[in-house]
Amino acid sequence: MPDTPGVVRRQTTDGRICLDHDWPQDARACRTLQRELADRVDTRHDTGPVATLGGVDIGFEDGGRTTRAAAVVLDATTLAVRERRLVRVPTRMPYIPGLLSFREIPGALAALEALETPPDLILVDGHGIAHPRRLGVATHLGLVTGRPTIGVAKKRLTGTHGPAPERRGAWTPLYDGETVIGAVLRSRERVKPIFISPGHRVDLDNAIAWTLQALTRYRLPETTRVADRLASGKPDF
DNA sequence: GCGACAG
DNA sequence: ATCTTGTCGC
Repeated sequence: MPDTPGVVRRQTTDGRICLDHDWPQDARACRTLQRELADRVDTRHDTGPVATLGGVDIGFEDGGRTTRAAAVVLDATTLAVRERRLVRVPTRMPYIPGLLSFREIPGALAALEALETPPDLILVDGHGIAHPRRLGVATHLGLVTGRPTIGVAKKRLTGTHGPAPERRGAWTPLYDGETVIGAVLRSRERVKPIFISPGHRVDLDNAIAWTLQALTRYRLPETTRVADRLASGKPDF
């Protein structure tokens, strides 16, 4: 959304206009901006028809100076890969716990815009609202693009929870006090659970449902697995 | 002051 | 995230 704080329009060499960012460089200001943005998060479930699922993941090279961003599109029903895109942009921010989105969104935005067709729902590598200020990278990216997003993280950032169920597909709530901010999901038996949380325009139940839909025999959903291999430059196709 | 801390 | 050897198991 062009009117979201921190988001600005940029013109490419061929005259096209696309979204760019202009975040504060100071951590203090970034946290203030996060609290501001958190009020704009759409907590309702408002995805349109979902025919395609997107995956976004970021990797680094040159000791972190260059950011590699991958965006992929899979068929929501068959999980067949429809499109894959990889872009490189200079890294502008270091990793600071709680401020991950400011480091990764620039690349994610560039990769998404390189796609021919934007996905209907995006699964992001990282948390959604399961964040100290409710603004994880998935939520932030959803706000910036205006698209529905889900956070799929491999580790907990904040919140408390009971023991994760053993059964595949079962989950236990992730709490911030009395509020449920996500789910600790057993995506595969005998393997560490993953953390699912609403990003933007998706509620927790649907976030879990779509994650399960994108899950096969592995710990992580296919969307993030495909994006992962692309971003980390592994042997793929 | 002491731990915790997505990717 | 990245670096980085061997090892356990299907």
